[in-house]
Amino acid sequence: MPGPISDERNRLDREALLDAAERLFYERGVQAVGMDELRTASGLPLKRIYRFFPTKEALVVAMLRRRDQRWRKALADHVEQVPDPRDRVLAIFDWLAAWFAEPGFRGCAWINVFGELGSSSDAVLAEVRSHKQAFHDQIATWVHATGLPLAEPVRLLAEGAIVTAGISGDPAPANHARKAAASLLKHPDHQPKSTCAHPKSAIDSSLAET
Amino acid sequence: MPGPISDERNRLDREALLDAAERLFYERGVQAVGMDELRTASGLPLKRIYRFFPTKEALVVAMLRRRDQRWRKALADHVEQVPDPRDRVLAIFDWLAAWFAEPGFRGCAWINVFGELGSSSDAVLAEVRSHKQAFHDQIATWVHATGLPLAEPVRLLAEGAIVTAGISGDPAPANHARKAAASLLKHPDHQPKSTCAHPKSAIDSSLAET
DNA sequence: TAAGATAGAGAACGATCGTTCTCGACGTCA
DNA sequence: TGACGTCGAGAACGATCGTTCTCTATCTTA
Repeated sequence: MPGPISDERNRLDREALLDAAERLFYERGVQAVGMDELRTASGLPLKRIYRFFPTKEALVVAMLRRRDQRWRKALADHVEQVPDPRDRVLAIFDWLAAWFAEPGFRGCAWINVFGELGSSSDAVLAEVRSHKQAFHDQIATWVHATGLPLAEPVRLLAEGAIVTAGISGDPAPANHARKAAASLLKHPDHQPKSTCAHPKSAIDSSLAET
Repeated sequence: MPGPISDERNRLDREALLDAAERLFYERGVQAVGMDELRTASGLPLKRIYRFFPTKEALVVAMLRRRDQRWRKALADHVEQVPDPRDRVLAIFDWLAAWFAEPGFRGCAWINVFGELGSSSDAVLAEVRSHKQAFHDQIATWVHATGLPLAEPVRLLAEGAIVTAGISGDPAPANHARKAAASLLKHPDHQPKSTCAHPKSAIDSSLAET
């Protein structure tokens, strides 16, 4: 059935290619998966793969960008259905706990690809930084709604939990991070009204960020 | 000057090889550095390299193991000269800040190598897990000296700071993590004697670990 | 001094990589 | 109907990888 390929089929095939790339690259690493294996997994001829993406590097960047959109949307959908601002921040760690427990979980795709290509591909490095910045901004938005200057601690606890769970294969860091975040959110220095007066009851400026 | 090579020279050459491997692998990644480049950098013939280590994988593992010893000793030397238990925990983050500011800093060597080889080399994966476990145990020892159940939060803040500083290239996460750790250590729930009585002044068991 | 062993330098090997090219098959349109 | 264009399948290409082998030169030892 030669002849021009419809836009609709191009769209579907491109998605299927990105699906295969995302799965294989995450499971085994970028450099461990060759273009031939990607051809087999996607069912697309090499010629069409190279029409979609001129190089493997471009395919990696596109895969990361699409995963970023899906990943952060799934996180936001879970977190933003929680009404209370402080519980909303804690919901980040509930979502992480569910992610860590998924079969095949192998840590953060962006951290992993940074280890592989961060020093040899500027385009991949930029995509990793872009994702981490967007993740940070998302967290900062939710944390600022609590009125507490805890965006950086929450971000670092989340990153630490992701990397530790990924390497150890144990989802427990999500709960540890959640409890630490809860403790920070309940810190009396951050409570609007304390049941008794402390010598320094004002907002502790030692936690101010930037 | 053929003839048998002295044990002393074998020792020195082996160290020089590991030096070159550690530097190149950290700078550019394991898979991006070939054995030929290692030969050039170390000045050793390929034959002797393969006498020291039968495969590249064995060389990577040996490099990681030696780096683990050096890295954790440098951390311990800095931290354990601080007498006060709480300040000692905070000194972890001071050491991290100095590390992040070093020229050529590119994140955690073990996290990076996990992204590259974690799914394809069991030996490397075991070495990465061993290092992370040892790092955790070291932190737990120092934190337990404070009497506070904060080993997991401190570990996650440290890991989060390392990975965030590595990707962003900005050493600031060390200070953010330090302030968060200081806040947890000063949490009134953890103070032996408070200046006033809280409804729940007992040690907050919600922070208990494991 | 002659024989044997081991060193170093680098060529060679087989495999695999990302990428491009060949080629027969089948649509579209004058 | 016949020339043209685009398709899929996979061979081919040049580079590079980890690893092994060849060959010569020098040391040690009887």
